[in-house]
Amino acid sequence: MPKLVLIDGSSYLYRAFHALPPLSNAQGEPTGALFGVVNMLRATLKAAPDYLAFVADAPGPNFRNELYAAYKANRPSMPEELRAQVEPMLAIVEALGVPILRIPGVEADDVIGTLAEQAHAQGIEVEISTGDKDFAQLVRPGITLVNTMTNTVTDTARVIEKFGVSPERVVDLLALTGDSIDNVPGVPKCGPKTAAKWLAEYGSLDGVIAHADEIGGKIGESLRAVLPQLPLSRELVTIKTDVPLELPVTALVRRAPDVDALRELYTRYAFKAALKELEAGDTGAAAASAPAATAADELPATAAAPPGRYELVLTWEQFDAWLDKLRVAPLIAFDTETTSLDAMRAELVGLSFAVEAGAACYIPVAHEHPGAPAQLPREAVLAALKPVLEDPARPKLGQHAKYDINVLAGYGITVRGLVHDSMLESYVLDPTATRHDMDSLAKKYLGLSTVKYEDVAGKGARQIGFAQVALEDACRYAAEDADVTWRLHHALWPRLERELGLRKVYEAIEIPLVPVLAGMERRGVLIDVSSLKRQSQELGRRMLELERQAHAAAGCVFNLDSPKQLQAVLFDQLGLAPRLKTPTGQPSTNEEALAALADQHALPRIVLDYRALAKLRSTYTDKLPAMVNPRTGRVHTSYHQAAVATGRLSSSDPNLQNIPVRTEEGRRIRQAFIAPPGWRVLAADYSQIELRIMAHLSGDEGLLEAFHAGGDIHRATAAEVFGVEPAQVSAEQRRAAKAINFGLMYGMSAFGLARQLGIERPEAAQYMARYFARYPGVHAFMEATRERAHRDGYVETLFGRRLYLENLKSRNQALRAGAERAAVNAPMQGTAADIIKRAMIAVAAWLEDRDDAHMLMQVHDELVFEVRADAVETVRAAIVERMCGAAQLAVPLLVEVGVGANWDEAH
DNA sequence: CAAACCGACGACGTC
DNA sequence: GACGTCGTCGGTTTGA
Repeated sequence: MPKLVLIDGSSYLYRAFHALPPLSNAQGEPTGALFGVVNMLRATLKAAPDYLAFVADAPGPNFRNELYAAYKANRPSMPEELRAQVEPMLAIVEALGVPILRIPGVEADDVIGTLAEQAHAQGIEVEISTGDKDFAQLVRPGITLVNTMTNTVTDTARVIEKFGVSPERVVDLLALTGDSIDNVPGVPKCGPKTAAKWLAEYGSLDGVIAHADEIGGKIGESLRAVLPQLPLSRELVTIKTDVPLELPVTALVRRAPDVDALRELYTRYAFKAALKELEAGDTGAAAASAPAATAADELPATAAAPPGRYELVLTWEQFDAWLDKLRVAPLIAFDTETTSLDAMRAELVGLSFAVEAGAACYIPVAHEHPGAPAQLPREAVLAALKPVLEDPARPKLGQHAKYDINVLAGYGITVRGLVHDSMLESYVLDPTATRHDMDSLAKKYLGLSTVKYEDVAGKGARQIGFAQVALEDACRYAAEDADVTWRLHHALWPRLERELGLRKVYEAIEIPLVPVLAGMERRGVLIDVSSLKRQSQELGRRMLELERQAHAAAGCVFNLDSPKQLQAVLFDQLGLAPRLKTPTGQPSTNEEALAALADQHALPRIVLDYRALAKLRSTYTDKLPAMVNPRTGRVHTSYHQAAVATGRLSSSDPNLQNIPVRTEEGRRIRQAFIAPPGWRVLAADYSQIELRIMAHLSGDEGLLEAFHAGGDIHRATAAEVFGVEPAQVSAEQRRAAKAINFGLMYGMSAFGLARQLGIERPEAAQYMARYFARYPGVHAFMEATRERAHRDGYVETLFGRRLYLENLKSRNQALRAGAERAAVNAPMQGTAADIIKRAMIAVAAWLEDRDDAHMLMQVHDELVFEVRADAVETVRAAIVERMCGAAQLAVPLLVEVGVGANWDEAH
């Protein structure tokens, strides 16, 4: 049966653009999308279809825009780097001899739809090469979709599986769900599941419309509200199959390629593999059995390698061969597989290694599913690997290696010589990227789709532990992890290496910090469990009483924990006037809103009191005791090194960085963070570090002088701003000055300041104006930072960490203003983060061979230690010296140290 | 068909 | 401004 392949050009261009790293050629022209499309084409041509066409959108509006003015109005215009690749792409397609179709007035989709219909009618098998799910409506026996990027084929069965409806009903489903990207309106709150359910019940969209009044609930109302526009939505999503075309399908045959033109284009864009193929006389017209090229084919030389020479190591012979490789390898990628995501509770199930792209092994040591073959024993394997893992002269590489280091530490192995971590490479390259996990990075930088944990272990309640995963599956997954880590490093490192500032941040701060954080996590902190349990009971009693009062004040019983019920009681039942709205337009019941209502009714105050206690109990006094590790008797937090865009750490399970401090009840929780008998808690925090950094970065004389003089900085600021002697500053003036200083650090606006101080906005603006008049250097610095951000798209910390800013060019005023505030704030917060990280590294080095003090926690500008009572003075001096010496600024770094029986007392 | 799970939301703790 | 965590709520998925 003859075959027609229809290539959806725009779909591939967009998908390749987003899936591949932003590659460029020697001239700096962007080539990433081009590269993806070329590889796809080469793969397609190798199959030598009888007929084929490359279909792209023609410039100008099409009939859908006439039908509906807002069509695709939400779609961002094509990024410049992508636009620049359109013409070269068409040139290459042309040179390959592939027929190109661009028909004005309709979309590429409609051309494809029409050709598919015509070919199908002539008994030609049709394959639509696309990544766009909307084409599912065309599928039937003889018409299938192929996505060469994910290597998936969609036939009728797959459509039903994926959408829950047959292909003929796909347009009905799309009309119901709508498409926010193309701005096709649908039924609000109606997703694919609901739409499929309705269609199953009423047969079709017309059936659903006819029975709209039978559908209950909120969603029924939504449906009825949009009923009139549903037929239009269906028309918008329906791909046309009757576009007038001049050429018959049978005219769509490939011409002879223009080899000279191809050579020039491939050379210009540095497509080496394609060029090689061309010179070998293989222009893609060869046998259909040739293997398809993958997108990873030609990425940075070292990242490219055929997938999957993964060895499952079950014998000592195999193990010894790998051990020999590890001993001579210039770089070892390693990864561990365990029974738990919590490194402190995890048991080692296997290890994987890679020493070159594509060649990796998995050494299972504790799989125990039925029928699992004998494996090398864990203890013996670890004993053999220990010298390599602990040797600082053997360079190692991981992805989120802190986890693996902690797991191995549980078996008495101290990993040394960690020189690279692909997660941190990604983080330093772009800390604003939301994800730095391996799967995302593999997709982004390698164009690879990795085996997911869920693929081998299942998901949800039926998920099994890794020890129960069959060895072949485990090997596929685990060895790939090491392999991908290796490839990622080789894709990322060249980018990092040439940016000197970033490279220094990475090598001198982030990488050395890994073992320090690992040590703090493993050490954990001692908690007074019985005290917290008593507090829970006490809080519970008081909450019960407040709950009783609240119900009495409301005149009815309701759930105090439910903002929704509270809102109904306050604004519907009691008739109070709502003051603020939540982002979704509901009347807000947040602290500010309730405080404003407190003089009108007793209930708001009671709720506020209740909430303060409920937060403490649910988040802290109940949870912390449950997080004590039974083996160590201590609480082990996790620090996230690649989570915050400014370079700060975050912490979770538990989050130690938001333990209460402001209220008396809150401080009682800090009192439960204790030291063992004979030990003390020592807390050292940087005083006003961000303002000091502002003074340094801006060079503002007034601010520098204030810090050199010492004393109360807020009082000094108030004296300047209000033009009085420091001694004459009123409490109110100091409060205002403090709010301005605070606002400066968090990039607050006049609006935010007014809200903070409870004053009118013009007055707040006036305060800020006076502040800037007194500290002109600060103002100039902020202006200059904003300008740089606009010019470069990023700002930098003192140590060269680069922080990219989204939204700076946004047409949305609020978003843009937010980005500008972030631009000013980021260098301060980021520099502070750099400084404390440097301090941690220095302190940890000093503590390394001591057994009388341990670093336990980091809370942004504070470090917490436990110190043996007899060593307190020595340790205090050493810590202060290293913290103060972590940076040389134009103002001194001041560190305040407290010592006590618990964390609260240490302040 | 109820229980378990999931994601969005509103709220709030810290720096 | 950032972050992580809590409980609720409406929805979907799962499994007895």
